[in-house]
Amino acid sequence: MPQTSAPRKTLGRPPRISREEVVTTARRIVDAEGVHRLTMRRLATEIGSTPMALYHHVRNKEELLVLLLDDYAARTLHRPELPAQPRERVIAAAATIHEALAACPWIVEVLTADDLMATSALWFVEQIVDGLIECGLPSERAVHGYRAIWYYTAGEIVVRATAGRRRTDDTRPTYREQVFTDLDPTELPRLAQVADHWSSLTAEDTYVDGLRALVDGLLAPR
Amino acid sequence: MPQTSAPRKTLGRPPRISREEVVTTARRIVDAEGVHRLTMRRLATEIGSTPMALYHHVRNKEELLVLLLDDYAARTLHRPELPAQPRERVIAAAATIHEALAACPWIVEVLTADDLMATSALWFVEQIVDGLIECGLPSERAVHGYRAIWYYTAGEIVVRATAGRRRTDDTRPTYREQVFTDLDPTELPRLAQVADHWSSLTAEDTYVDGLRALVDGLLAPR
DNA sequence: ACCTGAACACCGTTCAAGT
DNA sequence: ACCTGAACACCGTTCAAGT
Repeated sequence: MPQTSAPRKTLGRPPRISREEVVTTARRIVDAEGVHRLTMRRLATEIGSTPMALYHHVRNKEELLVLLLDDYAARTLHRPELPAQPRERVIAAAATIHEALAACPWIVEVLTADDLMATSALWFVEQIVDGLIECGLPSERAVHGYRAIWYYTAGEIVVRATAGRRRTDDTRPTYREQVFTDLDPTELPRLAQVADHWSSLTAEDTYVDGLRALVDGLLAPR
Repeated sequence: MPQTSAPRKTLGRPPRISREEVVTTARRIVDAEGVHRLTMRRLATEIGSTPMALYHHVRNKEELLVLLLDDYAARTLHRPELPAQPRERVIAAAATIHEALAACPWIVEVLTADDLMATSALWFVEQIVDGLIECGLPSERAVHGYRAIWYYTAGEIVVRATAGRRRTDDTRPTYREQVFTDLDPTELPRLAQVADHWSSLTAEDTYVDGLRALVDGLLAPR
């Protein structure tokens, strides 16, 4: 009988850096200076190695970003007590995902670089689909409903992150502000009417209100 | 009396390229090869000039992208006949914007690089806000309603564009496919139940269905 | 006023070689 | 097996000078 469970004989030189170290260091850079400062070269220097060493631990930069998202979700997306009432469970599950994403502005780059399907987020997807089914939707409509909720949520994150990015580095009026001051009230009367309040209205966080409306609409008969 | 409307004496050498030519050439590159192939250097070569000449006509690359979006909206976003019934007008206006964006996959880069407020899109915003007000919403809630619709629409575009980008260059299973085959049916029963249909369900275009649900929910009493 | 050339300070990734 | 050095083929933008 050949010897079993012998430690696999590892040929060649032993690893000096690990995939985990790569991801952890990448996270530190992103948290401290933003995702745009994460480059393979910078990461290599930070880790005390060369750019090419990284490619033995991650396939390329895109994979690194996905790993980063997974890592972030696993650390911060904890399962809360959800309401028993199914409609409220849908709301709460979506709001929890939304909250985690909103606290993580660099996520937008990854959202648009891969579909968001971190393993740790699946439980929330389950809760949403299940809640919609319990409310009486057939399973296909529940999946479509989940998609609509995801579109709404991802859109809110992307639009807000973008608006936030603009504000920091520039004092001149944004394109939108310019557009609103140049508004022709005979052609666009409603917009002219609300122009003064537009900025403060859009600054309000109405994510959950919109979410409730969407879920109500999804669950309404017909 | 000093002479009026004399052509302003233009000192220095006459321009050889115009802002319009810059934008038009940029559009040609983007349409033909995608937004990731649009670089200042490439654009300069295409236009028969040097990178730095461009900076006399656009402030920087980001401004160029915004100009490109404006140009696209002005050319393709024509005002359709909208239904008289206000709720249907809201739906139709949002669906028209959505259609224009969906036909233009490079838009995602710009969506996440600046807020979308092309002048030619304002008329649609007006229609949506006005429709919601006519349906009985106070103007603040109408603005919030428009925001929710915009989140949903932008999210749909971003998520779909991303999913589409994945498929072209790679034959190995996506991360999502992997996740769904590895699903534990005791932990995530609903997802396991729909796992086989997930891909085809998400491939369906349910934008308008979700939009109707959202608008219904926004207009429902309470 | 407009355009050019050279330079600055970077990128992600491949390839061939070293240990 | 893992890591290194050098190179490839690029970026956006600034600066100083030319016409």
